[in-house]
Amino acid sequence: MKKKMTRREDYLKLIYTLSRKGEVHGADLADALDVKRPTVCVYLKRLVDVGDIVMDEHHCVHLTQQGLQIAESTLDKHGMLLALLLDLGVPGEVAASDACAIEHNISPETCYALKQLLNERQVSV
Amino acid sequence: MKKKMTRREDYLKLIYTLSRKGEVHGADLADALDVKRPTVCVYLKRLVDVGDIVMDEHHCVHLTQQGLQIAESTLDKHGMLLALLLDLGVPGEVAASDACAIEHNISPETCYALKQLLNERQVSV
DNA sequence: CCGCAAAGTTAGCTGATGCTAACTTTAGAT
DNA sequence: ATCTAAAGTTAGCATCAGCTAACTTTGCGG
Repeated sequence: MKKKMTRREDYLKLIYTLSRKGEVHGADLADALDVKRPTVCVYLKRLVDVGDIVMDEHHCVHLTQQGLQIAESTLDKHGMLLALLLDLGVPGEVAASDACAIEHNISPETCYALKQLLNERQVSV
Repeated sequence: MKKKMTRREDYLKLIYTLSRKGEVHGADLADALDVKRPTVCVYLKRLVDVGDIVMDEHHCVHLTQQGLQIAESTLDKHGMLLALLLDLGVPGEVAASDACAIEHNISPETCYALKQLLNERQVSV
């Protein structure tokens, strides 16, 4: 009966990215994810509960080791998919959105196979 | 404010497939989708509402033109993805489940690009 | 014809993710 | 130091897709 948390990777990926540019607040996440502040607020509590993030005394969001690991692996998949789709000629905007849609649902096997493919194409082209 | 209906393509695809083998009843769908009969019953009503299916006097499910079109295009995407993943060396079970997960979320552009890729590989290998 | 099992349905619940309205808290400008 | 606007939070609601329990309907064997 584990919970779904389908947006988990989206939040963590975004927190990771925004962290590189400065402090991360709920309002930033709401903007970027195109949801309202209360939605973010509630979701962040769940991320704290599952141990993906911690909130500091100024309400800034920080990834834990666990959250960081998930964020990096998601970004890794995303980058691979994006590169592959772009290489196949899919337009940038569409490729980015498709990469996002696909990245949460692929098995390690498929991920590996696609990486192999990308490598082949990058040397061969 | 359009509704999500995230399982729509799954139902239609399955109804299409089962139709080739005989009459399609709710209980068959429940078995195949691994959900309970009440879940199917409620969902079928929505599919009737949106015009994807009709129910005959014996509770048999039939695709409308619209439902048929969606089912065929989903199966088409599924077949393409499955063939590609298998060709890339992803094990059968995993490839099938990944194809299912991906097929609902890819743009026509990506779909086209992947078809091209599959064609290339099928002649080249 | 009748009864019973299988199938269909209804009601009412859960959990995930979203919303708005209406707070409280915080931090920056004056 | 204060006041105000932005940010955070809480409460209450909606929708989707699932569940169980408890019906009703159906259709088939005898």
